[in-house]
Amino acid sequence: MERKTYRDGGSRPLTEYPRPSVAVDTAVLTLDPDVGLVVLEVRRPTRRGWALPGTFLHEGERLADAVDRSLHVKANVRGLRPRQLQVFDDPSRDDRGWVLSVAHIEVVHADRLSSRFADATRLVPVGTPGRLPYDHAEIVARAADDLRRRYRDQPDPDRLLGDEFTLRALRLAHEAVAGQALQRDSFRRAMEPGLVATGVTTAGGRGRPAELFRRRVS
Amino acid sequence: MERKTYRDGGSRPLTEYPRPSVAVDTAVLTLDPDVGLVVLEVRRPTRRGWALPGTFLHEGERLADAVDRSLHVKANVRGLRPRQLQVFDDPSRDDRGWVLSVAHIEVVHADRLSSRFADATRLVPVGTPGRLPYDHAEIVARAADDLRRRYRDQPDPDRLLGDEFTLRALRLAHEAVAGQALQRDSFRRAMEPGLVATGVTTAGGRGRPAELFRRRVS
DNA sequence: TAAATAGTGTCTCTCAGACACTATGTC
DNA sequence: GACATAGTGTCTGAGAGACACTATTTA
Repeated sequence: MERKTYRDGGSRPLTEYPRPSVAVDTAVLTLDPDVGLVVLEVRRPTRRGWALPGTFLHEGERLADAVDRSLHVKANVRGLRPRQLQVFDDPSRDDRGWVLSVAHIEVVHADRLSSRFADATRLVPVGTPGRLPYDHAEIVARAADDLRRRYRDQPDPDRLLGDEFTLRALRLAHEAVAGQALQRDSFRRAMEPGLVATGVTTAGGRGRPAELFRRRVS
Repeated sequence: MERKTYRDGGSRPLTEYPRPSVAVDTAVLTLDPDVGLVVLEVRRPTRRGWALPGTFLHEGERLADAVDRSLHVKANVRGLRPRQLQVFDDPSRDDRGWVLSVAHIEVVHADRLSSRFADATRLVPVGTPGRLPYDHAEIVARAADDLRRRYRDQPDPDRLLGDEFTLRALRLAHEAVAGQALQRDSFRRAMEPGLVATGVTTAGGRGRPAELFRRRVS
């Protein structure tokens, strides 16, 4: 042995420290045009009921990759970019043993979920996520809260909409996130600094055609 | 065996999953009246240089307890309330093996650090933390950033000061956190909704005595 | 009295909120 | 034309920022 002291001042080699299992759990949020902000839930394999998709971390794997993998395996959804929310570390939170869970949030366009397993998944309004195991109800609440903060100042920062959209579509998305109606004119003025007009206008709907905007790259 | 499927849809029992070591690292921030916002660093036991205090998580231990333990053992500091910042999960971040680190931030009154080991610790301005190993420089930057956001609206939410303080002391603390001078009158009016006047005034200093305030419990 | 600091009145500028008007499409 | 929606002018009230004045202490 070269060294005799270790990172915590103790004398045990790294391999002798007991190690927790590490899981990831993800609140995948998207926008249902009719229902509003919804969260993806999957059937629990071992018990009745529904839960957020999650998995154990594999050896040498990044947390974000474990999130991607769990969504692929459990819901047939791919190619997303999760953000960390919080670590849940209550040693007794999982009766199968010592399991830390890193909660994530993932916000996606509804199209991304069109390929999801029809039977094994469901989309539920974030306000009424149903009975969820572990800390999943808290994860959903925190995810919705996190989203509301992010959407207050910027136009659709998590790309619930596509690259181009009308101010009406943008406002409806923000209203779904905020959970309340927003003033049409104030909203426009608040968002305009973060938008770039394309000069193109929509057609076909009722009323005057609206211009399409992009997010400002900043 | 009762069950044959597991949380990730695989068929292995929980004990067969490879597990990472989990560490905590903490940015302890405090206020030096002369220097400003400073961070606590400890001597690295195995190599040259300084690092943030940290330790490996013990079996069944809460993250916050591991933070407390590491500060006690490495710096002789106790009784604090850490907040989680972020998990660092690069599999190659630690050359001793697969180690996840949960970064924490801890903000304390300078008195709490008076008992710290004189030789094995130092307090360094957050803007110039020196050469730090692992992701510690990023942790310090994020901690300072986090603190700035928290201090924008509320009067000293993390109790860098005691229970009672003058508006001058409060403003100097907020200026140290913000890294810039703040307008005296605007600052007072911005903070007053979060304060309760005690009716007691200080004496002994130069100039007109100032009233002492407490934080509003809300 | 001079200097230093505390506390407050007030002006201005900006901006959110609200209302209302004009513009331009479909039915 | 009736209706629906887009886009914008404008009024108002709240609040941040800035300046200046008064108040109260020490040296």
